[in-house]
Amino acid sequence: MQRKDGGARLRHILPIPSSPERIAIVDRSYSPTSPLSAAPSPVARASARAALSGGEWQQLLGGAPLNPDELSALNRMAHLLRLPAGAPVFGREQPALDLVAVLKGTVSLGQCREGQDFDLERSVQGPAWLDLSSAWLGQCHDRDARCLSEARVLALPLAEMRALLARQAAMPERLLLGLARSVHRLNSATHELMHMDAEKRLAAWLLRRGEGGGQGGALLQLTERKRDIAAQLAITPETLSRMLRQLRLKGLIEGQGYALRLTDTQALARLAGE
Amino acid sequence: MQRKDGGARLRHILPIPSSPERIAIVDRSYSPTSPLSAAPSPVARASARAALSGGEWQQLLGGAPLNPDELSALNRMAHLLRLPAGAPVFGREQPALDLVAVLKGTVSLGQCREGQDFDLERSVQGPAWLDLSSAWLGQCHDRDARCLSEARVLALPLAEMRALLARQAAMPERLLLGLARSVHRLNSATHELMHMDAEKRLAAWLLRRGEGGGQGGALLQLTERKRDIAAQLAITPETLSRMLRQLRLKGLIEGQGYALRLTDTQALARLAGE
DNA sequence: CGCGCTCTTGAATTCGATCAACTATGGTGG
DNA sequence: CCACCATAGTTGATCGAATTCAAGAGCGCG
Repeated sequence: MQRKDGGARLRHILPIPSSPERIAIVDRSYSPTSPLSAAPSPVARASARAALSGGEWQQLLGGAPLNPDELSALNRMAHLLRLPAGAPVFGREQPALDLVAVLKGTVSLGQCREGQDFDLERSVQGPAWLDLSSAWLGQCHDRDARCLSEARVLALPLAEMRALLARQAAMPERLLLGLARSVHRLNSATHELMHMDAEKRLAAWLLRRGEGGGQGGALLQLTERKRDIAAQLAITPETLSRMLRQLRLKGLIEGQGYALRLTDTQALARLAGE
Repeated sequence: MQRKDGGARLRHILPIPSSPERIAIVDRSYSPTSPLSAAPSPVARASARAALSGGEWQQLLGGAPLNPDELSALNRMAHLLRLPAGAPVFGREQPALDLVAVLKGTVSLGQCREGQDFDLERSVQGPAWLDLSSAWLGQCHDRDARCLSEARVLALPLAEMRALLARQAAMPERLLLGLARSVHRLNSATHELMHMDAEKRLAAWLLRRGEGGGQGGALLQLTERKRDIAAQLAITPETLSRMLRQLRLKGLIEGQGYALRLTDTQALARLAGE
């Protein structure tokens, strides 16, 4: 069958994370010698206090332009971390003392199951907040987080953030906005899981991913393993494979392996259900 | 079969919302003469400015005790609404100008599907925030909201809330806390939908609901229709019925109809998966 | 009384998971 | 260089969970 090998053959041509990094994800899991997993608050401990550019802060915090005092205070409190692919960021048994964000790269949230793979639930692509909520509740992070790719991760100690919050009038709203966005995203996620079948969810996912594409049909480079995509869609890799084949047969998408084109975005949107 | 009628016979004995209210939910849906559905921002418009007690505000906002200035400002801006069962609170096409909370009663979030029932997604029992996130994003409410029971609903105009937020140092954290709790709840919801089957979700739901119960086995009065419970669990009423029978046969629960007892909460917890 | 509603039960069906091949690729070590 | 192995992905066969469809019972109401 000629389709069978097409996907895999294209694989190593694409500018996606090469295999060594991926293998590292497995190799480093639950490794007792991992430099971060032993520390009580790894993010804050092993970090360097490198300054961020104003633009990076603005991307993350949004709202009104940041003033010099805010910038210097943020840079003073920030703990910046450069992590290799597969490195743990925080664990779900760990008290959340920081607001955590991803600046660059992709970090996945899920659970480490004993003996098995990492059980991915959703993934966050920088720049974006990774866990803005747990710290306020004085709880533990509710998920394990680990890098899917090399990543720059940022931690803001809650105590110091509180001080800045009181001093700078514009800061509260920036954080409220970030949390509101999280709520919005999670709302759509639960909605999709409750009311849409696997095919609809995949169609919606493809449309979200392919947004940058031109009019002739959005190009779409998959940057993660298909099994990770499947995990986010709450389906098995086998089902994802079959669904993609179905969509290909129906003429809604083209391409093989990790390079796709959405040839009929309107039909996809219709399939996803308005 | 002797089990068949047991549930329904007990029905009218229980102190649950009587049928007229329930029928009202259906009767009033999409009624063009409903007093609220026509107004552009119904919550804010048809409301009375009755003052709330300090305790009620505290329950909702949490955090440090509210000072007199905060209380008076809140009471000044608050729009209070007393709604009958079945009344719409807001629609998902409606710009969100207020932070909305339920003080008393139960309000459901979901979607009105044309011609059919209200498609319930989750329900909020007062006192709790109903939609604390949409207004910050300048978007529409992402769901339709309508009263499941008679309810007291509260709307705080965002513009005025912003002013209070700037003036009172403790207010930002109260709202951040509320949003963080929403994120937490939604996180568990997606987790359950992704990883737990119907039986597990039901067991978890029963345990959450039965918490008040004594040691001999938590008593549990269902206050909503079973089809609404099923909707929240993302299963069909038929499946819920079968699951309850299964649990009864396994000896994990007792009782029929709307009055249940969790006879083996430990086994339920085990079934729900640690 | 019939009508409309809710809940329950059974049978048939469907969607997606599981299990088991098989292919392709890359890395390792002889 | 090649054999060997691990991993990712695809495909097919089968199984199972939950939906859908259909029917019936109990209850309240006009």
